[in-house]
Amino acid sequence: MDKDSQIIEELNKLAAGEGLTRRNLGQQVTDLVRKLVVSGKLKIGQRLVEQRLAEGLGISRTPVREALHRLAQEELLSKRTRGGYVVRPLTPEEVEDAEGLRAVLEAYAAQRAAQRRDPEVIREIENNLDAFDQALVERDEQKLIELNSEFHHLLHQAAQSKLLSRQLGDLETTVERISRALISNMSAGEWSCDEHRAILQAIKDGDSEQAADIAKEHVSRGGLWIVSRMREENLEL
Amino acid sequence: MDKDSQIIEELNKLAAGEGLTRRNLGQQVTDLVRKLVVSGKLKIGQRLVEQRLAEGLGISRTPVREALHRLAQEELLSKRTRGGYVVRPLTPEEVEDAEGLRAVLEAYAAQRAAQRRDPEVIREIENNLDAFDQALVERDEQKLIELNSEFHHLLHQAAQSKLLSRQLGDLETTVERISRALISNMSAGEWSCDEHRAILQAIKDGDSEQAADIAKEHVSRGGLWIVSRMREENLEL
DNA sequence: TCCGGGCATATTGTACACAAAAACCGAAAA
DNA sequence: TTTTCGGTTTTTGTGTACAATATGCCCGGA
Repeated sequence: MDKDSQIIEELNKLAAGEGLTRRNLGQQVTDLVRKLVVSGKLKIGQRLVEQRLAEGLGISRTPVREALHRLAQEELLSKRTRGGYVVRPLTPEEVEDAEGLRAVLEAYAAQRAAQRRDPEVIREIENNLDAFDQALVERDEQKLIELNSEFHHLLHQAAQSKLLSRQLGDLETTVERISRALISNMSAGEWSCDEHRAILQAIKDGDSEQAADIAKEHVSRGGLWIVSRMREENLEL
Repeated sequence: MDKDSQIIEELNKLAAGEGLTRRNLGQQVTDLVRKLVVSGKLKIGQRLVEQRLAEGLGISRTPVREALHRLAQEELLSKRTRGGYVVRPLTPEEVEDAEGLRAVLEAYAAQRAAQRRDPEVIREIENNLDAFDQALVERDEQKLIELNSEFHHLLHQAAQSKLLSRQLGDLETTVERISRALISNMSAGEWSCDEHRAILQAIKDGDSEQAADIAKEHVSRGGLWIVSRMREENLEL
């Protein structure tokens, strides 16, 4: 198949670039493929077959098999009945589901962060927001995306709950797949860190309820925006 | 080693009992080992080595390897630096963490259930509670445990969120490992389904906030009980 | 022309063998 | 007696071959 060949070429290049070492190949392949899916280089519905990937990467089926299994468990891929895996499509309903749950979890994270009120963390978040303001002035979209992501990561860390971080991380791959595709449509003017600042303020005040409420509202708003965009454009990505 | 031999014997018996079929061995082994860990038949710190398990089950290393990888990802097992896996110990801190998160998620589940107010689901929950009452009269502890678990499952289903069910499921294996060990210490008199009834009532009323509050309180109370018991008994299980 | 059965093929599942890395044990020397 | 070095053993990582299964296609018959 033509399409497959292209993918294999792509993988070959990337494999060379990544410089796979001979240990922990399974993990490396997992990370590589996950990155390709999240970044959109592997498109929805793209078929993945153990043998072909293995050939493309110049390794044997064993580590590839391991990687595909893991990614299927993460629901990034799904098994096709007639062999092979496909990059799993996301419906607006699923994204809505994910964003709803994420709102709850982020609220919990904010609540815990406010209860802890760790000065070190607060300082880091402040730095993040300052950088955000600057990127806003500079209209540096790439940086905005990055800093937005960083803000949420800091919040997760601040909550000091391994399980919470883990579950938010799981949701993140889903959300990121989506937002990568849509967020570039967003005019730079729509960005704002007012809500981020409000969350930080609540954390500083140790007002955990307030922090949770704002965080939940913030994520919900973003989620609604993304879902409505998906529906508008009748998109499955 | 003596201990290992015992385990292998055990596995051999179970394998015979389960009657492993020759397809999907990886999945079957995963489920088998998970069951053994959750039910406590494999004790904390028990070492698991691919080769030995494979021999014990009369299969090759490949499916065993797959299973152990999966279970390690679920954090039921952890890799030892010097080879082999061990059944991961749970500290009171981790259980506290898990229960805190579960409280949040169960609250969200209750909230969504109340928003949906599906009459079919309500009926099923009512049946569950009636059965609970009866088991209470009969002092049937095993049944109480089972029905309690069922109640929560019904609630998860009622929320109609695949992701939520999944994340609650992940937490459940952790929680179940603990509660199995402690819950038998609980005098039958301590059981009650008053809170369950209150949750159901809120769902019937469509009062999602109320449902969430009660559910959260309910789970938190249970979590605190378990954690304090663990600390009292200086237990790692 | 349409339907059914059998064969070819594509793909995963399983077993096994070899290699590499890390830990353990013992011996020898300081 | 202690420490270090080297060999041995244990265990996972990887490659490869074979088996089983499901699917799709082709051919023959109605």
